[in-house]
Amino acid sequence: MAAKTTWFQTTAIDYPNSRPHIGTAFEKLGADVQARYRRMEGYDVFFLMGNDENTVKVSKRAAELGLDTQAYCDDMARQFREVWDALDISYDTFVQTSSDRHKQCCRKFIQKVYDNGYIYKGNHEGWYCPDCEEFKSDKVHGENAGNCPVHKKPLQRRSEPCYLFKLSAFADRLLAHYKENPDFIQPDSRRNEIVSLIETEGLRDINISRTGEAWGLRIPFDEEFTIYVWFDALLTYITGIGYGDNEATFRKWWPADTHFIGKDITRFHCALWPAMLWAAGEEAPKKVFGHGFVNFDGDKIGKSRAEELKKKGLEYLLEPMEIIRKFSSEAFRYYFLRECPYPSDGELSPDRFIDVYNSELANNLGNMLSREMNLVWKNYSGKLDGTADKVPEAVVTGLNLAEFVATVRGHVEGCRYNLALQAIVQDFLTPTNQYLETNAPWKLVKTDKEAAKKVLFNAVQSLRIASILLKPFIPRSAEAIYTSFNFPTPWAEVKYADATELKAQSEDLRVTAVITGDKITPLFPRIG
RNA sequence: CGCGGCGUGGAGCAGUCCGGUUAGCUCGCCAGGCUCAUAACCUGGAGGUCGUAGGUUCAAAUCCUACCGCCGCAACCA
Repeated sequence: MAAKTTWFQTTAIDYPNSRPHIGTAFEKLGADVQARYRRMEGYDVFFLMGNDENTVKVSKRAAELGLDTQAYCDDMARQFREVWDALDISYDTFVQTSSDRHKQCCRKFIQKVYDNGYIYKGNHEGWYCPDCEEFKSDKVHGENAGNCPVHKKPLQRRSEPCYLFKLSAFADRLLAHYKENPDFIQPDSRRNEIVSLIETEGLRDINISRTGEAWGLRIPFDEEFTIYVWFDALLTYITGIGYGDNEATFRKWWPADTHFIGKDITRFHCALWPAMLWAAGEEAPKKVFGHGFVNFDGDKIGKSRAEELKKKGLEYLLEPMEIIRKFSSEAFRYYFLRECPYPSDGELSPDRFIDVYNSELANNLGNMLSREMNLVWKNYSGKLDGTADKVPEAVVTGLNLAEFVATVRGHVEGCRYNLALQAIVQDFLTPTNQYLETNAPWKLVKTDKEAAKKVLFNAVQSLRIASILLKPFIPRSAEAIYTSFNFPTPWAEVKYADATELKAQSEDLRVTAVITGDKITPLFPRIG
């Protein structure tokens, strides 16, 4: 048997100086849908996530709390994973950059780049604040009349030895790479941004070392220095699959199929990262996808808005776990995937959240399951005798199932999740409700029980198809729907291809869901 | 002239790349139908000069130009 096609994807790794928020959750969700979809389609998937811990901010935060930095990082990693698990993010590995393994592997990479001649010693000159113990940008210097915005003291011009990475040497190769691989940066708007940035501003060599830090990763050839966080963070993507200590697994997965990242860090992933890899003699990743942000009232949701949200009684919006608890992880997933376009920005609105949930999950999908199951249950004791080996008829007239599935598939692969869900609801579920209305099996059953049975047999297929298509989006609910009937293919094995045609099954169609009492418990109870 | 995005009925969006059916969808509102279902479902209706002004064209929300307004980013904020 031929080896399965591999699919290696990552999300950005997060700073654990505060708990995960809606924005970081949004990123993981979009990546999760892709991972789940690829697994369904038979790919051998490896999904990497992690935390970016080797930064001064993290050690400062730990110090503020009076904690050992490592202990702090480990606890934050636990908290992050708790949220990702609650959201059913199906990652395969979670890298902590403070781990010894990651550091050792990084050092090998850095040494290699150094040996290849792409790292050299120089001087870094800039505006330094002794109290912050860090350099400030020219912009900050200019905007604050030469003072530190935090300490309100004059910034000092300072020059210190440092190591620089020859990023400038890769400008032409990067531009050529973008041109030859139009899909390397997605969506297109992000690519245009990077191309024009490099074409107009060019690339400068960057300082990749820091001095005087106790926390961080030592540069292998000069232990006095620690490495610039980005140079270490990006390496997670390869140390997590064995770079430096497991050549076989590294070769199996690299190059990455997609790095999912926020649009703000596109340049690091599209310019610095490929250059680093090339400098070490490795291939660039196949694709970088810069997703959009989630806003609230037009602005990003951050700590800075905590007070404002608290006044409105909406502080729970800052905490993904609270939203999950208040509603459910499936509702959380559905809202962001349906309402916020992954490639561009979206909006989080509590009212809209309830709106989307009620109209699409409760009233449409959930209610359809209830009514169909109930009709089969009450009128046919849960079993449609004689339907074995019968091919169901199409319910949605004018819809070519194969084309429809191809459309949804295209949206999923292009990360246009909102459009995929829109198509499923509008072009498939709503017409199924119309079909039921037109054929009124609840009325027909009184005059022609066989004809009504046929209508139900056909209509139930819509639940099968919809649940398959929805599997990457709302895995738990989709499974609940699918396993409510005795559809032949085991849930774990269904593929999008199974949704492309109406086929006969060897057994009579019957309800397999456990029904207690005489009322079916709603899958998505209305909220609000 | 730093880069980029947005402006479509009360609200939120799709459509714009590759101009062309009565400008589509969700919510809300009004009227009706149905009653199997989660007060759900279905049908119909009111409501839009598609930011403004020009231009190209037989035809423009869609292409071109200018302008107005809003918003992000600018090298450790997803």
